[in-house]
Amino acid sequence: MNLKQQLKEAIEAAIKKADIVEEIPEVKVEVPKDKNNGDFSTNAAMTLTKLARKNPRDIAQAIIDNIDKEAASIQEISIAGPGFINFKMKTAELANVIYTVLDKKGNYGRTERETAEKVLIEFVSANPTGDLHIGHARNASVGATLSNILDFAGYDVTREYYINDAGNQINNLAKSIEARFFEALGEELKMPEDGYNGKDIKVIGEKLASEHPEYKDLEEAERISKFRDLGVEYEMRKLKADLAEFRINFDSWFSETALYESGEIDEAMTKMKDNGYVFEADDATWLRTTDFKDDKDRVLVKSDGTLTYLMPDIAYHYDKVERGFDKLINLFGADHHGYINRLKASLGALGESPEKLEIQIMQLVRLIENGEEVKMSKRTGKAVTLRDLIDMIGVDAARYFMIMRSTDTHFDFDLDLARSESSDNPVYYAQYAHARICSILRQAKEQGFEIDTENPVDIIENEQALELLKKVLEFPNIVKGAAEARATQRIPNYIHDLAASFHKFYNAEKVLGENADKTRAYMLMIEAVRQTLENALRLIDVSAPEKM
RNA sequence: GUCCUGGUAGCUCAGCUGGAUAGAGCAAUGCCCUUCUAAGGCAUCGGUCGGGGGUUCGAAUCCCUCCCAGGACGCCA
Repeated sequence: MNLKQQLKEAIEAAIKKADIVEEIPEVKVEVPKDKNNGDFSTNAAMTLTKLARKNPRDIAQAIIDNIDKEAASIQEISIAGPGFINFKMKTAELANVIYTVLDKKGNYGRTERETAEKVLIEFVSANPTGDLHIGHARNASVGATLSNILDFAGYDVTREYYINDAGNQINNLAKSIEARFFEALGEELKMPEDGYNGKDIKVIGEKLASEHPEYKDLEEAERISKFRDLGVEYEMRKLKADLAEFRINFDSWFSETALYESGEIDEAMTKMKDNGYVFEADDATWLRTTDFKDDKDRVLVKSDGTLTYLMPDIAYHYDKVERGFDKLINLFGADHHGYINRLKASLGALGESPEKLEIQIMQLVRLIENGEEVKMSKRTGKAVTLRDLIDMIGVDAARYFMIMRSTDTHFDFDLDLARSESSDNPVYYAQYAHARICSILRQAKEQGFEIDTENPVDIIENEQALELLKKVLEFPNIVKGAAEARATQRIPNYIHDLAASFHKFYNAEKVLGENADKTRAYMLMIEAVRQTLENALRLIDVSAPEKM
C-alpha cells in the first residue's frame, strides 16, 4: 500500500470523524519542497475554510485530533504557516518502498489499469524525400518517450508513422530520379524546377540506368510510377535505418497510397457530405470547418479536380477513428500549427468529437556550438541531419537532451555540453550514479555480501538515505503525472533528482562500512535505487551502464 | 491585422495543473580524494517570475490589458 494513499485516506477519515463539513472535497497530499516541513503535507484545512467557515488552523487542529496515527504510520504531526498540516512518517515505513521496488523490479513505477485507454500516437511522419533533420530528431525523441511513458502509465499505445507516398512532392521525387536516370544514360539533365538535388537521388538514377536501362523505353506514366515506388522504397529504407539507430521503433507504418486504394477517401467524403458540412463554391468543393472553431472554410477538391493535402489527411484520421482508438495524439512541427483547427474540425465533420484528437506542437531546436548556432553540417555543408547529430554526440546524449525541455519552448541544444564527459553533462551524471551503484554492489559481493530481500531495512535512518528513499517513492506518481500532462521532460528532471540524491548519500555515508547489518540494508536500498534509475532511463531509451 | 507559443538568476531551462523562504545545470569564487568511481560532494554569489491591473486566506501559475520574441495565417504539402 502506497504511503501517500494511506495518509490521504486517514486524513479524509479524520475530516469525516471531526464532522467539519458535509461533503469532503478532494484531499491533496504532497511532498513539501522544504524537507523541514516533514515528509508529506496537506492543504486540506485551508481548502476547507470556506465551506466550514472556520479558521484554517482550528480546522487543522480538529483533523489532527481525529486522525488515526497508527493506521497511517505517522510519527509526528504539526501545523505550520497559514494552516498546512505536516506529517513525519515512521522511518521504517518509508524504507518499505525498498521491498516494493525489489519485488516489482522492471515494473516498479508501472500503473496497472483495468481498462486501458487505446491511444494512437503518430509522430515523425517525415516525407520520404530526404534525410531526417534536427527537428525530426526532437519529434522522434519526444514521440518515442511519450509512447513509453503512456505505456508505462497503463495506456494501450500504438506508435505510427504516416508515409506521405502520394501527392506532388512524391511526383517530384520520381521526376528527379527520372532526370538523373536519363543523365546517367548520357542525356541532358532535365531536373524539374522544384526537384530534389540530393546526392542519393543521383545515386538511385545511376543505379537504375546501369541495372535497368530498358526503363527508358517505357511509357512515361509507367516509368514515373515505377520510379516513384522505387524512390519511396529507397528513402523509407534509409529513414527506417536512421530511426532504428536512434532507438525509435514504430508499431505501424501507414501509407497514404493505401487510402486511395481502400476507398476511404471517398468514404470520408460521403460521411462529411451526409453530415452536411460539405458545399460547392467557385468550382471547388469545400468543408465548412468554421462550424468548429476554424477561422475559414477549407477546400477539399480544387477547381481542377485534384485533391488538396487536407482530404487524404482527413481520410487518414477517419481510418484512425475506425480502428477504434480512444485518443489520437499527433506530434507536429511548429510550422504545422495552422493545421490544428482544420484537422480537429474535420473530425467533427465526420461526426466524431474533435477532442479525440490531441495535437502537440514541437517548437524549434537550435544547435549551439562555441556559443554560436550551427546551421550547416560540417560533413555535408547542408542542414544538420539526425545522422550528423548521432555522429556528433551519440544516441544517449541526443535522446536525453531532446526531451529534457518542454516541447512548447524553443530549445537551444548545447552540443559542447552534450559532448562533455563530465559532471556538466546530465546524461553522464545519471549514468554515473548507476555505474557507481553497480560498482559498490560488485565490491560488496566480493566481500561475501549477498542481496537478500529477507534482510531488515529499518536500520536505515541516515538523513540522506531517507531523502533518497522518498525520491524512489515518488517515481510512480512522476510517471503518472508525466503521462497525463504529456510532459516528457519530467522524466529527465526526475532522473537528475534521483541521481543527485544518490550522489549526496554516497558522499555522506558508506555502504561498505564497519557495520555488516547496515551494509546489508544499504545494499538493498541502493539496489532499489539502481532499479528505479534503470526503469526511468528505460523510459527515455537511454542506457544504464554498469561501468564507466 | 487575426490566431497560436513563449518571456523565471549573466546563459540554458524546471516549477508536479493555486501553496510555505521561486529551484536545477552552466558560468564565477572558495573548500573536500591514505576512505565503496572527484564523471562526485559541500559552501558562496546571483531574482521587480516582461510591465500594469484584477480574482482570494494565498498567484510565476487563473482572468483582463499592454510590451517584446518566434511561428502560423494558400484551390502548397
